[in-house]
Amino acid sequence: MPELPEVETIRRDIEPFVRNRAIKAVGAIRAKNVLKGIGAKGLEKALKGQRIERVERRGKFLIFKLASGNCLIIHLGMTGRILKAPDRFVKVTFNLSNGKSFYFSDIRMFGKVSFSKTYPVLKLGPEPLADDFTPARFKEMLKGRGGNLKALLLDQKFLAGVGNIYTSEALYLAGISPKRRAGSLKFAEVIKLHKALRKVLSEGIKYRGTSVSDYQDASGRPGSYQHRLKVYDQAGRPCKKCKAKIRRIVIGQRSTFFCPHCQS
DNA sequence: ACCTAAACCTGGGCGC
DNA sequence: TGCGCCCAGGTTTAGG
Repeated sequence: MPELPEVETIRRDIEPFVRNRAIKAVGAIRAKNVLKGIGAKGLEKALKGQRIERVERRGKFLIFKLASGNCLIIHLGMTGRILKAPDRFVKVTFNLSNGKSFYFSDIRMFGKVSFSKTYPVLKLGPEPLADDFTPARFKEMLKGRGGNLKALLLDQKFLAGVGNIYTSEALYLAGISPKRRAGSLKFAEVIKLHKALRKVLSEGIKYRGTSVSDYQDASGRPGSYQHRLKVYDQAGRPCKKCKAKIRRIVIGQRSTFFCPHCQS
């Protein structure tokens, strides 16, 4: 479910709720698949009494930085949520020193909760919205890559945080076919794609994420970017620019949407 | 490097 | 109502 804009929305929601609160207790319900490298008891022991200093995001990861330097790391997988009030899919409960709690909820249990004594070293590509992700750098990254462009954009080691919705949207905005070889882009196309990626991700954040099925913010509310999608989940609908039918194909086992007329 | 398929899971929607 | 199938914002692993 959640890509960079959804995770960032959640980060912004939850940080003021947890900042400078200590974790008083941790509860787990059928959370075995979700707790990575640590049991429920171990997690509670590791976190108990620790004050949350800030919440950061790196790619699709949330990093709860504790005053001790330890970190609570959460990846939301496909259906993970961070909530200020529980729903029926809660897997881990975090009780705070002010009497409030926040919750990790996950229907499909592809999400992961883990603990690290130090700030985690995540094997991720650049942050697409950071200043150091420049068109020149993007060009270098793409150079010599013979594989499929869309599949590469989804590779978190290549670029962090971009997922299946925003990839299709960015390629549409840039007028580039998802079927292209990554290394075949002309510099003008690299610039267009760079700009498009930043635009769709920024707008995704602005509209608080895309809720096509399970995504909710920390208050349990949907985002609104689903109303602004141009191609994702729009198969058969007319292209906004040329009226051609939006097509769905599969690339790397993932649904891919594009306009066969506007994208080449 | 690059590609494919399968696996990890649950739930919702749809056709019959 | 119910069953069976297909689909899903992600990632990893195995094998070619």
